[in-house]
Amino acid sequence: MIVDRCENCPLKSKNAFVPLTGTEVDFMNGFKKGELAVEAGTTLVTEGSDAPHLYTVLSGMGMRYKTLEDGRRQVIGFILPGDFIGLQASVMGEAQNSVDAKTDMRLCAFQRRDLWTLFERHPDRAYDLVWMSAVEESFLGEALTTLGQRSGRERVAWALVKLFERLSALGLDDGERVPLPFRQQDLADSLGLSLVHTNKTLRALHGEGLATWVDGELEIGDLDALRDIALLAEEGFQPRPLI
Amino acid sequence: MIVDRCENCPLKSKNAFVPLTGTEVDFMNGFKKGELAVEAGTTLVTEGSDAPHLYTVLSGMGMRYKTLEDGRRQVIGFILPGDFIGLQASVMGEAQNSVDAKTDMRLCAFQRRDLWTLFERHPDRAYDLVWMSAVEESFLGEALTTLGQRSGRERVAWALVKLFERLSALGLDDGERVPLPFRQQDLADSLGLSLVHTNKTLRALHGEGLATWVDGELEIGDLDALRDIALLAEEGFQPRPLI
DNA sequence: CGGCTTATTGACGCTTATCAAAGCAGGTGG
DNA sequence: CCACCTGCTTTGATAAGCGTCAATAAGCCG
Repeated sequence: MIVDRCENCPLKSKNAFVPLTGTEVDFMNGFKKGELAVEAGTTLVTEGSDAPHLYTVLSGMGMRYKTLEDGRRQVIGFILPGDFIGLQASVMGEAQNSVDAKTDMRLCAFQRRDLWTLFERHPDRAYDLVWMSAVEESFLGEALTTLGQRSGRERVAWALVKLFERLSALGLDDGERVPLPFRQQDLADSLGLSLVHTNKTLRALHGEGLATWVDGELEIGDLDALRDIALLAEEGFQPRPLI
Repeated sequence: MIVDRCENCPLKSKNAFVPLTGTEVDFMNGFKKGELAVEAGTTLVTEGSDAPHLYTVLSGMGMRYKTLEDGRRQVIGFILPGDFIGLQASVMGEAQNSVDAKTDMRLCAFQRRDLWTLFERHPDRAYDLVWMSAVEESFLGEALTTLGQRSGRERVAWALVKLFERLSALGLDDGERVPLPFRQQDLADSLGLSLVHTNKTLRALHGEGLATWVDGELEIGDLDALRDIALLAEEGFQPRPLI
C-alpha cells in the first residue's frame, strides 16, 4: 500500500524514498495533519515566534536564515524537497530562525503536540528524527568550517558542489543541470560574502567553464575541478544506518 | 553505585582505561556503562572514525573541531561539563568531527548499541536526546551567523559572552571570573580569525576594561558592553535539567 | 641552561567590503 | 506601444579589515 500524498516524506519510512506499508499507513494517518501549499515569498516560520507546526517539504524550495538587529542576514541553509522544518523549534518551544519559501511549495504539516506521541508509540520514527537532526547538525558543522576557513572562491565552489549534489540525489537534475531558484544575494548571505564579491567569483568560475548559474538553473561544467577548489574530500552518500 | 569498567575503549591516553568511582551524575539508569578519566590532550573522537561510544562530560573541558586536508582547522565548539559527545556520530555511523580534551576530563561512557534500547524503553530519555540535539543545532546556527556576519571585534565579544554565560550557568564562575583553559589559537580557530588578529582584538578589549583573559581565567569587566558590541539580543533559551 | 609552547607587537599587502553606476528583464500604466 | 519603475546582475574604483611574515618576550620543563 502506498500513501501517495506524501511521496517524499521522510517520516513515512526508515528509508526516505520507500513507500509505506501496513501499520505505517495507520500511523501516518494519525499523525499527519494535512497538506499545505504556499506561494513563493511566504514566510513559513518567523524567528522568535512560537512554532506549533512541523513540516515536511513535498516540493519547492526555501531558505532558512537568521537576522541581526541591524539587518545583516545569515542564510543558515537552503531547504529542498524531503527536508524537515520545525523540529528544532518544536522541541525548544521557539523558532531560532526564519524560513521563507523561495518558490511555490507544497508541505506536509504536523502538529507539534503529536511529537510526544511519536516518541511513545513509534520509537523507530523517533529514531529517524534524531537521524535527520544529526544530518542537519553535520551539515552545519561543515558550513561553519567553510565560513571559518575557506576563501571566497573556495566557499562559492563548496556551495555549488553541495547544492548540485543534493539536488542530483533528489533526482531533480537534468544531466549537469539543476534548478537553483535563489538570488546571488541569497548565496552571498549563506557564505558570509558580499553580493559584489560573490558575483565576481561566480563570473570567474563561469569564465573558466566550471559552473554556470543563470535564470535559476545551475549547470556544472567540471564537478571534480570544483571539488578540488573547495578542498572537498570524496564523500559517498550515506545509507541510513539503523542501530 | 556500581561503576562498570570501560571495555573496548578506543581512547589513546595512557590513562584511558582507569575507571572512576564518582557518583555525581547517574544519567539514564540502566544505560550508563562506566566512567572514564582522560588526560588533557587526549583525543576522544577522531573525525571519520567509527564511534562506538557516547559520553557525558562530568568534569573538565574539551574542544570539537574539523580539519581540512591542508591542515586548516575549524573549532566547532567548546565542550563543557554536562555536554553530550558522540550522539551525532553514533546515529550517523561515523564521527563528523574530532574531540580533544583540553583539560583532564571525567566522562560517563555509553555504548552506541544501547541507544536503540533507549528509544524503545525510555521515550522520555529519547526526547531529551532530541532536545539536546536541538540546542546544539541552535548554537551552530548562531555560530554560523557570527562567522558569516560579524566583524572580528564582534566575533570575539560574542564568543567571550557566550562562554562566560555558559560557564556561569554551570556554577563554575567565581563572580566575574570563569576558568577558560583554551589557547588564543583555539579561540581564533573557532571564530575564523587569525591568531594574530585575535590576539590584537583581545588586547584591545582588555585595554578598554571589557574583558581580561590570562592564565586560563576569563574576567568580564562589562558584560553589557560586550553584549552590545556583539549585537547580542537578550538571553534566549534556558538550560533544562537532564534526568 | 636550551628547547618548547604561547602571548605579544610591528610592518606590509592581499582579499574582500563598500561605493557607485550601468545594463537588462519584466511589469504597469498612460 | 512606449515611458517608467523595480529587482537582479554586472562591472570598475577605492579603501579597509584582516591575514601573513617576522621577531621578541615570557613561562615551563627536562
